[in-house]
Amino acid sequence: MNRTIYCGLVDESYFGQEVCLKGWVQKRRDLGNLIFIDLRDREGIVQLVFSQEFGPEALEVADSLRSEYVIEVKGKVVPRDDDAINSKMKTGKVEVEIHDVKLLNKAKTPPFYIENGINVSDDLRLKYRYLDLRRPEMQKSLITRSKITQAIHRYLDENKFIDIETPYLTKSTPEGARDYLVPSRVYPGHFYALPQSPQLFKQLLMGAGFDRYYQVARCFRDEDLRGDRQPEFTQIDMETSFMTAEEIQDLTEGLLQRVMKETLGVEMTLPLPRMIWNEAMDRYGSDKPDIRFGMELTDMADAVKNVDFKVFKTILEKGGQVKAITVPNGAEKYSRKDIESKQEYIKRFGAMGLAWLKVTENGFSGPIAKFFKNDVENIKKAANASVGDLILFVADKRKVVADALGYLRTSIANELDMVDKTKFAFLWVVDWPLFEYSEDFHRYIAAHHPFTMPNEEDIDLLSTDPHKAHAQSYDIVLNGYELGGGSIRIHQREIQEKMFKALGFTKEKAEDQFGFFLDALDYGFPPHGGLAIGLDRFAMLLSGKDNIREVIAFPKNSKASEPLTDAPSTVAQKQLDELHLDTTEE
RNA sequence: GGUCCUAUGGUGUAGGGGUUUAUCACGCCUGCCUGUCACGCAGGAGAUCGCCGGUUCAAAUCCGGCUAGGACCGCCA
Repeated sequence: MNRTIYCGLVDESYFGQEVCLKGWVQKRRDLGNLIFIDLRDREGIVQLVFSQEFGPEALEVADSLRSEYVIEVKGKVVPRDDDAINSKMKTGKVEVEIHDVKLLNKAKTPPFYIENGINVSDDLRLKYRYLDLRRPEMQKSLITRSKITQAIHRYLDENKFIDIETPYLTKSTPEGARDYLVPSRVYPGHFYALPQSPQLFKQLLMGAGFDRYYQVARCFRDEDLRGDRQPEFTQIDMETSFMTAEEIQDLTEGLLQRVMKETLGVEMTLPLPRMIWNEAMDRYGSDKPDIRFGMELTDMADAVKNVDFKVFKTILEKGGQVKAITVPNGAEKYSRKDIESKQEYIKRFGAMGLAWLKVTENGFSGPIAKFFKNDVENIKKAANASVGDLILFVADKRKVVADALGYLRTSIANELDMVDKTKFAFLWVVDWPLFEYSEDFHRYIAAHHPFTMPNEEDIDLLSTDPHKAHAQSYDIVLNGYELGGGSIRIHQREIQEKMFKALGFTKEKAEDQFGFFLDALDYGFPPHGGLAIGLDRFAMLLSGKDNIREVIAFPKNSKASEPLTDAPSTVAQKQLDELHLDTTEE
């Protein structure tokens, strides 16, 4: 018999009706000659009642049912007595009197409860992922993810975007992240690479005249994992021809607005705020600031430059920064010990120490307060601090100051519950530096990627002072996460060649790696630009999770392995032979 | 590549050299129970304390190594 309806959707409109339900036994409550069973499917849970009067045989079967058994039942939907209504359940006003039950499959006792908020290791959850995914919150997260992609497909289709697939087996490029390599059987010693993103292909599609392209594209990067990073992840990849950066941003805002509306019912006001990269770094110490709370960084150089405190003086003389954040009412909340543990933490960003002052009725307190006796008002004013506040100073190179104070700002805001968790704070960060210096390679590398268009007025800097150049690039930030990013691309060979040169490529190397692309630019390539949104992070944030594993059906663990299938694994010698591969022991 | 943390019945935990026959809760099994929904009641089973080695009269407990997992730095154009 066909299923009449999902368990979670049985309501008053079914009163008196005969229904057939199929699902998993959530819980059996056996009162002897009366048995209640909660039956679960993807839409929720409904209570089944078994007793002699509804079906003696069904009652007998119900006696043998256990958690996670799969059953099919037939019965009548009835209202519950007033005193039996369960207001905690969506289906709490109804129950189904069962006269017929069929056992479809038995189940072992699962290693953890199939319910929300379980407290077990991720390792165990991943090993039994098919059970983990039965849990309502996991179903909800993956359904939210599906709603997001569906809303995106609709919006981009309505806006004349064409969905085009690009290859997964492609050419390795040394720039950027480490590639996942796939050995070629046909060409000994040759390898494909899995794409880090479809970047060049989508640009070529612009060259081909498709004008608006998009793809829900899997990307692969062989780098170490984090809570918001998996070796394979999904991007909403877009590219358009003939549009300015602002036009692309507007179009993207429309997309985000649509997604927020259709998945969470949240209305979003446009346009979104835009902040230049420099300002984000200065005010928040981050290129992806969480603007749901204040506690911004303040420059303390002027206020402390005449103070006889050697640490600050030396740093300022060497051209470094002295900046601070002021923790509202932080003097009481943070003990000396708490602050010392923060100091310990920020050492990993290269900070030498963490100076602090507590603002009291009569000046400052704290180990270094004595140095600032004569500058209390100045410093309070510069830090915008009042009695009861805690001022945290970091003095160092710009990057260290930004990293350390940026971290302190967000960690303290979370500890003091200053973050409005119901908010979705989107923000564009624009005008990024084109290059950054790599300590590893001892040269400049592309901050975004080598195809990013410099600002028009900075093009000449490519040959003279590349590090001063800024880019026509933009990141979309949500609640302190980099949600996506894009740029206007270079569409003229001459500029692209200058770019490669600035990156330290020889002509031969540029030709070898990207010759096919340079050639393409010769054949009437349109101006173009685009953007990619990290779908996993987006789904994570809209599901209120703090790890993208929660919105990926079968993710890798933090060591890049998959406990369920036990990948990666060794392979047969024959396979290696076919691929002309030899392996060495560690 | 580096730093830090964790490992005890199915699950989550207590115990930090000998009062241990290893604590508690949930789960599981058996029986009883017609209005439960954290059902209740009575009883029961279930652990070579991650692995290897060392210290010691004695190690779940202390030390070292290994393995597995987690967080972070580097890395992630």
